[in-house]
Amino acid sequence: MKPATSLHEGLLVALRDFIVEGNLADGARVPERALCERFNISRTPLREALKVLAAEGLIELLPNRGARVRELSPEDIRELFDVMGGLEALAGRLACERISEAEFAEIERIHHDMYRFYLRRDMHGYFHCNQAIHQLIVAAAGNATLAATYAGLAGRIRRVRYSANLAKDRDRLGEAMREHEAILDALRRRAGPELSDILFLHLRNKLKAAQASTG
Amino acid sequence: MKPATSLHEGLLVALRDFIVEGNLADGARVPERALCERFNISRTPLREALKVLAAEGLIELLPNRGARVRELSPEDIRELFDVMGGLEALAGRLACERISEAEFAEIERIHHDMYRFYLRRDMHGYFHCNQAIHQLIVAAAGNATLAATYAGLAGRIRRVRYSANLAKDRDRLGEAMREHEAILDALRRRAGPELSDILFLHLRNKLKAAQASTG
DNA sequence: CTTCCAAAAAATGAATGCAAAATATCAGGC
DNA sequence: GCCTGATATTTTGCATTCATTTTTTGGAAG
Repeated sequence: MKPATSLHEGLLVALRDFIVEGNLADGARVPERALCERFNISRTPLREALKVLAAEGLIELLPNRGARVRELSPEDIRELFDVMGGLEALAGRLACERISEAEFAEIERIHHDMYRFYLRRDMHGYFHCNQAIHQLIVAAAGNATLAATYAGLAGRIRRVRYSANLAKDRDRLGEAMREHEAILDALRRRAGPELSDILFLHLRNKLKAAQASTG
Repeated sequence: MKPATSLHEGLLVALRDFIVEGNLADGARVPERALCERFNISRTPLREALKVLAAEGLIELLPNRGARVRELSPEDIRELFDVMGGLEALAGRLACERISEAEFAEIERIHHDMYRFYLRRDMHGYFHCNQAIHQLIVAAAGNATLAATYAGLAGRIRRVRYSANLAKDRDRLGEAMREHEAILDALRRRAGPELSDILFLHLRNKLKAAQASTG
């Protein structure tokens, strides 16, 4: 795809991953000097990258007091889920307008895989398929701006780990499977507005389950 | 509100406005040196600001070839309208859940103002009210993440001027008024999913009108 | 022992300097 | 007259440096 442009670009990706993967504690200072040594660069490109990450909402920059890993309050998480729900709702609507049979077949195939993982209680496989389906719907929308916006929000929330807790809730898992059935059905019928609704509520329920399990 | 923290923050706002207001031609190089003199700063903070603006999608950074004002293709504009439509749809849904009577009354008041401007064919007043209503719906959603995301996309598209062309289309204006009536009605009834739909289609129609008048 | 204040140390924000890459300029050949 | 290629200029990207602010440390007073 991209020929790995500049040092800056690579650094930005590396630094983003470094933070998203949780190498820094929530609310912790982002040590410029240590990161400079870690990535073998000087402070100038590092600080440029930090400014970008701050714009993305991953960290926050306090004047004269450096960067901190942004802590996500329950309210922040609620907001993020709703916005992602809105974007997925949009993705579903757009997907209904333009998805190809091949793309739909691919989603359906993964859905069936997911169902098998669900029956076997293979959580790793289940979540992998789940994520893949949502990703494919966004991709099927054929809107790069949407995909980029969605990816940005997804990156912010990736620091928070729900999987372990969510996986324990068997009721929620069954409910989620039924919701996914409905998603597939609406997509099959190319029922845009309906799918839009289902997807938003699906995200709402996901949030509710996460809230119930974590606090 | 904010006490204008660092030089960087102020510069970022100034530079963003400078570009959004169209001081640089579409696709034009962003001259670092000239801007340094323009804002009386050195290249370091300017380059940091450029990185952020690139992350926001307002400019694009070509490796070793500097920054260029990002040109919006018709496809880009279509994408932006759809995503903003999706976000407004979300805003409408959330607004139905939590809007106060006072907030609704304010929107209704501006709606009536807009209707008067419409009757008088006062385009400036009409567009001002129109923008205010959409802004208030987003605000009434009570979701800062949504508001920030929406503002980011709105900034990208602000460079493109449709108003002049749109204003000439009297049919579209009447149609838009009717759509706004429907928006108010759905909001009054707190009919979230319905409002969601209306808002998305409203944006779609806006795009269609813009496309019809410009190309 | 705790609290408060001052000085030292470290970190941040911005400017300058320098090597590499890109663009522009110009001479020579067709 | 126009195209090609080498050189000069400009510009970009990053490192280094400097001033300012913050944080830490040490010690004295209560």
